[in-house]
Amino acid sequence: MHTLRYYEDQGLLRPDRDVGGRRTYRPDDLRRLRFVRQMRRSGMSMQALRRYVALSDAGPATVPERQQMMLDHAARVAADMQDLAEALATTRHKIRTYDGHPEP
Amino acid sequence: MHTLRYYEDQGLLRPDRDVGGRRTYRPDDLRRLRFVRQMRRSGMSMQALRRYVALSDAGPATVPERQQMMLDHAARVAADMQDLAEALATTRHKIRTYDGHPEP
DNA sequence: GCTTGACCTCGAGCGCGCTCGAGCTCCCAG
DNA sequence: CTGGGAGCTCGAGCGCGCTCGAGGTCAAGC
Repeated sequence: MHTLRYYEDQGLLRPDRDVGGRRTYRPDDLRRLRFVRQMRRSGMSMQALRRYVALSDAGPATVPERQQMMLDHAARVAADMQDLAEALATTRHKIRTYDGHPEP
Repeated sequence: MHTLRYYEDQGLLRPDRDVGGRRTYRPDDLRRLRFVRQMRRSGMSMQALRRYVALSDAGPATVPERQQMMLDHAARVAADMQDLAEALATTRHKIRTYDGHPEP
């Protein structure tokens, strides 16, 4: 709940309000939220996400920049996956060798 | 440099000192450092890393716990890779469709 | 002997992304 | 009509992992 409000503060979401001022998350909001979460999980910064969402809200003229952002992000994610893969190999090596004591 | 000292503070490294009190990183230290960096990059917390290194320094009796830690970490890393893979798919989808404007 | 510059210690500060709590408001069940 | 519980706002606070700077020390080159 607090996080949802925080995201809204940050301009990432803009749920409607009901008569009593309470937020109502429509399917679109939920989709956007899922996207935001996914980008966050994959290491996109709030700053970048704010920019991206702002561009999205600004209309089709911003497509090229958004596309560039996605390209950049894809590259970073791919690199991160590489890192993870290597770490996984190391980790599994340690597991396999029952951890060769002296050095970690 | 500052980070190396920080890691040392945290008990992750213990380089020798020369006569003048300056740190000298031996091959073992460098190997440990590389390991630490790899674990950090793959999302292991400083806390966990401190524990792991302490166990390593405590001798072979701690192998089972270290092994368990590596198993846990491997699982988390695998899950993270899954997340990244999904995010990459989403991202590439956005790139491919030239970003279907309205919703981000 | 003297300068110079790298490295030392220690404590404070920072950027990020939430997370929390106090105090208020509003709807709705009974 | 009333009481209670969920949601609201706003500002402050937190945990993590560094990152920085001031001020001191020491070895090496001139």
